[in-house]
Amino acid sequence: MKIISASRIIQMVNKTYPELPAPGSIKARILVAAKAEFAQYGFEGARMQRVADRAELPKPNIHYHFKSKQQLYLAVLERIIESWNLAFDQVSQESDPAEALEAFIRQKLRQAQQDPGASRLFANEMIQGAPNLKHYLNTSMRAWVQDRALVIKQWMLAGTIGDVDPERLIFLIWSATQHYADFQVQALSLLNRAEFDDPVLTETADFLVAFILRGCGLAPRDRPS
Amino acid sequence: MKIISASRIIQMVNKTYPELPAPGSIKARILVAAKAEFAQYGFEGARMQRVADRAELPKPNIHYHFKSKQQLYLAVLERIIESWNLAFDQVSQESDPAEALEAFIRQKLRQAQQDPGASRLFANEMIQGAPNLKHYLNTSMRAWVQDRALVIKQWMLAGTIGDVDPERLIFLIWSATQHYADFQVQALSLLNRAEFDDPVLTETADFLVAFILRGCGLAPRDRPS
DNA sequence: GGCATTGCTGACCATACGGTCAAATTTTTT
DNA sequence: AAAAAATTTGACCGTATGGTCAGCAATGCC
Repeated sequence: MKIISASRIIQMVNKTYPELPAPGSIKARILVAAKAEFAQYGFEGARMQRVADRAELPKPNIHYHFKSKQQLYLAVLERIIESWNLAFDQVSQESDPAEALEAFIRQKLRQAQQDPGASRLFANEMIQGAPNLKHYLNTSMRAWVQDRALVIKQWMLAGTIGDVDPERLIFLIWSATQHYADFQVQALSLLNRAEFDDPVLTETADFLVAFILRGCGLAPRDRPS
Repeated sequence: MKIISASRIIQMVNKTYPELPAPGSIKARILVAAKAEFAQYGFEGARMQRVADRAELPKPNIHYHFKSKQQLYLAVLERIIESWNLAFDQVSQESDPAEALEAFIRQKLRQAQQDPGASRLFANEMIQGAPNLKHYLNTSMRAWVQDRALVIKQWMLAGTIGDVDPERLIFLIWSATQHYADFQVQALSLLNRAEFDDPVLTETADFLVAFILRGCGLAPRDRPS
């Protein structure tokens, strides 16, 4: 019998798939520009004129596709939430903890490198007290975390992982990885690196995987060929 | 012979002590209000009128004490930087690694609880690309990190700590602790707690200390009486 | 072609923004 | 007590903000 996890069900029920505009379309260009603008300045600090400039469009064109700043912001936010924790979604009791955690860490870090704007926008929303995501936090996201925490607890009971607070382990992985998106200037400056390129990504991922697995009482896993 | 660390010297040379206004004075009230406003909305999103409202003062009064929004922002920022990493400042080769790291983690977390605004304001500045702190990052902060990293490397050579990238260890401690200030709504919601009170602080600190010490290859230290 | 629907944009609007200033008030100095 | 200095504030200014709208251009469809 196929077991559908609580988080899967909630996802299926809740998700009102925002239809993706064709990449390269005007709408897509606006969303890209808006993500960058909102990520850098937050909702209040963002300027519709700057969004227009980034998208190289006249300002009223933005308002033709999105009727207000608020609606544009929500459209961007919605698309970010979807892909947030993908690599930890399908993990179950039967998964290998070390493998699952490693995949999760590496995916989050790759996201931080490839789309730091998404992480920064989310960070801005949280810093402001999540005015647009309070409901999401208290419903689907909480369910997701409790569901994932349950899997980790099952690992603990099975003895395949050490004794750690599952929720706080998830927070630590989030913060440690998103740090390289949100605080990129700081990290690069202090590491004396020019950009967040693949070498930096690999070094960081290797460090985080080794460190966090050790923190979970797991020896860095051998890679069988 | 008393050894003065490089970071101490840099501190002594660099610090142009911003004279603290008497607590309760108008200037202090404005700074408190401004910190909250800038922390929540970032520089561009902050409104001078809201700063005035928070401080319960007419707006021109703000401009009498700080001639521009920019100068007010810098005044707030300056005061935050000072107390940033206090608990790890005095650590040396001779310090006990577990003790030093634990103290550092607990101090950062206490700061996150008692003054989340400071952390959020700093986060906003970094997310925006550190327009006002680029120089600081590339000089005194980099020197501080390299200096602290050196101590950690000496611990590694002495075998009193496992093999970890020192800079990235510092980043992980920063991010894992500041997370509870910057993402407070999220953490509280997902932990199903109403506020960041002392029980939450203690549980979190205990988790982080145990986890990070294990990550460093250190058994959770015994507390000799 | 004809014509309707969709997409685009220059010009504009009311309001809110950071900042100023002169006059009034309080505090300090002599 | 008088003069000087520092502080406070209501009224105001030029500009930038989010948003609108009438009209123009492109596209789709018969």
